[in-house]
Amino acid sequence: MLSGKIIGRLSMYRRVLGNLCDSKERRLFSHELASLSGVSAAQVRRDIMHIGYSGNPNRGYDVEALLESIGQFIDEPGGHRVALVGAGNLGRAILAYFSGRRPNLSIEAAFDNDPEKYGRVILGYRCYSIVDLEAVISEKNIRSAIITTPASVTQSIADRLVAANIRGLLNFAPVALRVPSHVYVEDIDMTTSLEKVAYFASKTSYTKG
Amino acid sequence: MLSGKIIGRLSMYRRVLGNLCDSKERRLFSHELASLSGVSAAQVRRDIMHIGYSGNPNRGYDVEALLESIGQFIDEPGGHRVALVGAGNLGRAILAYFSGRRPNLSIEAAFDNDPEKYGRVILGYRCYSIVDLEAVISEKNIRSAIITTPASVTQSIADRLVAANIRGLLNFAPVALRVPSHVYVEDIDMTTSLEKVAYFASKTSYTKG
DNA sequence: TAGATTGTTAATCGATTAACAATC
DNA sequence: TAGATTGTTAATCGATTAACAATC
Repeated sequence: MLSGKIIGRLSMYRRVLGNLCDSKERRLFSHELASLSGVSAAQVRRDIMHIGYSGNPNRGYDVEALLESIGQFIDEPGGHRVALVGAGNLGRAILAYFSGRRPNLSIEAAFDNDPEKYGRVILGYRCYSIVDLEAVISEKNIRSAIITTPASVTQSIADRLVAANIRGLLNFAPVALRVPSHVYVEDIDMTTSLEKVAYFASKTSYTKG
Repeated sequence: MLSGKIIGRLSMYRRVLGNLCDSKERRLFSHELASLSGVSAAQVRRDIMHIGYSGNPNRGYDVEALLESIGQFIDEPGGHRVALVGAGNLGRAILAYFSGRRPNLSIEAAFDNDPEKYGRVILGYRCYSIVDLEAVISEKNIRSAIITTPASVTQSIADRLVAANIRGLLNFAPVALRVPSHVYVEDIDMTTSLEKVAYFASKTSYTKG
């Protein structure tokens, strides 16, 4: 069974390898990639084995070829088109963040229900009325969506996205979405993450006195 | 051993319970909380048992009392003070996002190295020069930090934060931070999350033809 | 060759699920 | 009581770590 964790690690390896490639590194060992990725060396070797690439004992892995293999394993041929729903503070920060970050992932449209926002171009991305969600997604052949709407409307937005044939959701709203099993949901819950940090930060300071 | 996962689930339960409390619900069953949280009912029961609260067969859990128990388990008495390092697009969105969201977590300072940003009040939060990082953290007794700096400077910022006695980091930069074991790090890697969504979205569409 | 690394299996670990007696 | 739920243990599952033969 294919786990989301390996995709996450491969994504991280690719970023590390991309930096190495830029600085003209040609080869590296599993323990080097492990150290730069915060993963164990054995895990790195297993992951690389998994995508069908082979290294060379005593010479390690070819940076460029490994990068290529990871791309072939992860990337959708022809690129993957994404929509952003909710062009508030967080949504706009995400638009800025993803600008040109992954060539294979392109944000094709933003949506909002605020007339002040739709009908304009925000940070280089066209913003549409939420009314046109289904039409634009279909027309532009968008397959995934980033949701940054208020919690109260998130489930209904997700329902509409699923009906519009979206297959993956990146959900920033603090809501447990109900979607059919063929739709993949990844949650980013910033409040929960910060609460975890605060919890463990206070515990370690307690144990230290 | 205490896992981060249970804290994440407790945080989610608390949010769900808070909404129920607002709408005057007094009691609920494990399977109800489970359904609203996207967790199994047995998991909910185990977690609640873990924090030392007891329900009542056939009457379930008291919403308000459970909320109180979770707070006692998670929250640091006196509140937990947090800094934000990097007041760019993402940092400012986070400031806006956390405004008043968790009463027990307060952002006490923002930092940036851009003279256009520091020395001002941004979205209600005082922004300081990165030069004053150590002094302000010590003075305000800040224990955790949110990092939204560019990847290239993130490790050196983390080193300074650790030296300034920070015990927890919420890291948005795509970098595997090296910190001492007494410092807790939670990573939010939006690029990796979106790549996972895109990967599984394209796979499910493949299997459907 | 000698030595460090890769590919791959076995052992361990932890978390989740399943199950059920105790309870109101 | 009858029936649904809670508290709690046993069984399962999967992921990670440890280990080592094969390899250059």
